[in-house]
Amino acid sequence: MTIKVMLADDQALVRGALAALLELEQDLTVVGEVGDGTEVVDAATEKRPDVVLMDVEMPGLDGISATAELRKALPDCRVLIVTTFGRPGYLRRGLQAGAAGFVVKDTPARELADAVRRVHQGLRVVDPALATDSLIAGESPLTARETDVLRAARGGGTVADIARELFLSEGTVRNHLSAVIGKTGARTRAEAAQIAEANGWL
Amino acid sequence: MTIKVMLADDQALVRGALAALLELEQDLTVVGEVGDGTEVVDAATEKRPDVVLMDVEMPGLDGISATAELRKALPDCRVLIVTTFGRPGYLRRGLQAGAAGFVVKDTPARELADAVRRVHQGLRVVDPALATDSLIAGESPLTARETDVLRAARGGGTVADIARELFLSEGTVRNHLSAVIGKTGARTRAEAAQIAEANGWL
DNA sequence: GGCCTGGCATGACATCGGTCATGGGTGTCG
DNA sequence: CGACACCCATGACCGATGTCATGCCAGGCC
Repeated sequence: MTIKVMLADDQALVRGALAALLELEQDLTVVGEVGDGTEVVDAATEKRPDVVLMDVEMPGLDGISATAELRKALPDCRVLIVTTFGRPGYLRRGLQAGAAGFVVKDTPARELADAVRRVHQGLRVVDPALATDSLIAGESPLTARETDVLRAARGGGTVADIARELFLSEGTVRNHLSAVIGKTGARTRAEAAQIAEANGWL
Repeated sequence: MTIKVMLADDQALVRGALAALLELEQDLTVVGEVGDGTEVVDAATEKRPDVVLMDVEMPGLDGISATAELRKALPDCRVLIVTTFGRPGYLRRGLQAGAAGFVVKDTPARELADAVRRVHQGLRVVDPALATDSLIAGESPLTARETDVLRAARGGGTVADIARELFLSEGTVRNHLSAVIGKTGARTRAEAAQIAEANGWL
């Protein structure tokens, strides 16, 4: 009984390469590929994969939101998140969204097929080093609004730009940014944005 | 006559997957893999590949510098740069460093083997869309020192931090940043850093 | 109902940041 | 040599930014 796998990754070359890698295993077969988060649910509904390999960084819908959507539409379809960045927040949010496993792209290639099999069996697969990081880093200390403001601040615009973008007063934006800087332990908004990004809080 | 290929990419999973993809072709064989730019020359000297697939973003030595080193040590060994980001500056600097081809990771997987073959035949392989971008963007307008300062500014530190890091006076740092902001058409240093990064000037 | 948290706002203050003028030192090129 | 480009620095100006105090309102919780 072969396991049907679908790939969701925005880089076509990586997608094709992963397909080649998995097709080497007799018990695995790749039944579909998508390069956009919005296409995941449709393609999975049509192709009926047992496991979806999901990248986090994707155009359209990000992999975590796509995971949540997919779990709602097809609860029997398991998700293994395979991503470039081992951000603690990604792991946490991914699992909360219903992912069964979480693997970073610098794990050895030979372990991927095993991870797919484990996930298919209903087991959880999580990089141990990342799991401890996630425990240490904890959840995001930022409120929803603070996250919005910081996300908007990433672009490098001025306070006025951010205020216009979010329909807030400049003073409010400054207050939120001040709170964010305090919570992250940073000394400028840019530093705060970097810290938050490294932790997967954005 | 099979073409011997070596892979240089920091993500083990991608490396393994690309290997699987290329091994599907009868005329290609993967003779080595490295995950660090500093290992490229040593590994190539030992394995004698015909073509090296080189990622730009790597720990140790970046792919462009590694390309230059490799061309110096083994002039017969051709380099095909395969990277995530199609930054115009990467293309330009890669070709100047002696790369024979430049492919981004969202090109279709089936085209990779052909690109390797072309490069092996001594032809140049360049993504056409990227080539025009590179022409439009032109070379980096930043002086060496301005580039240093902007690179240091990326971290989000204050002017004082940057000045300390580069052993400059604060006023000088501000002047350089002001020049950078002017040249990039940005309105803050953060914006300037983003623009420069998107163009591969850092 | 009280109590707390979070979003939003205002105003005031000190500091930081970006701009400009100016000058001295280097090296290169015609 | 003179012209030019780049690096480094100083000082002054003003707008932007980060901090703080204070207030109002909505929603959740005991």
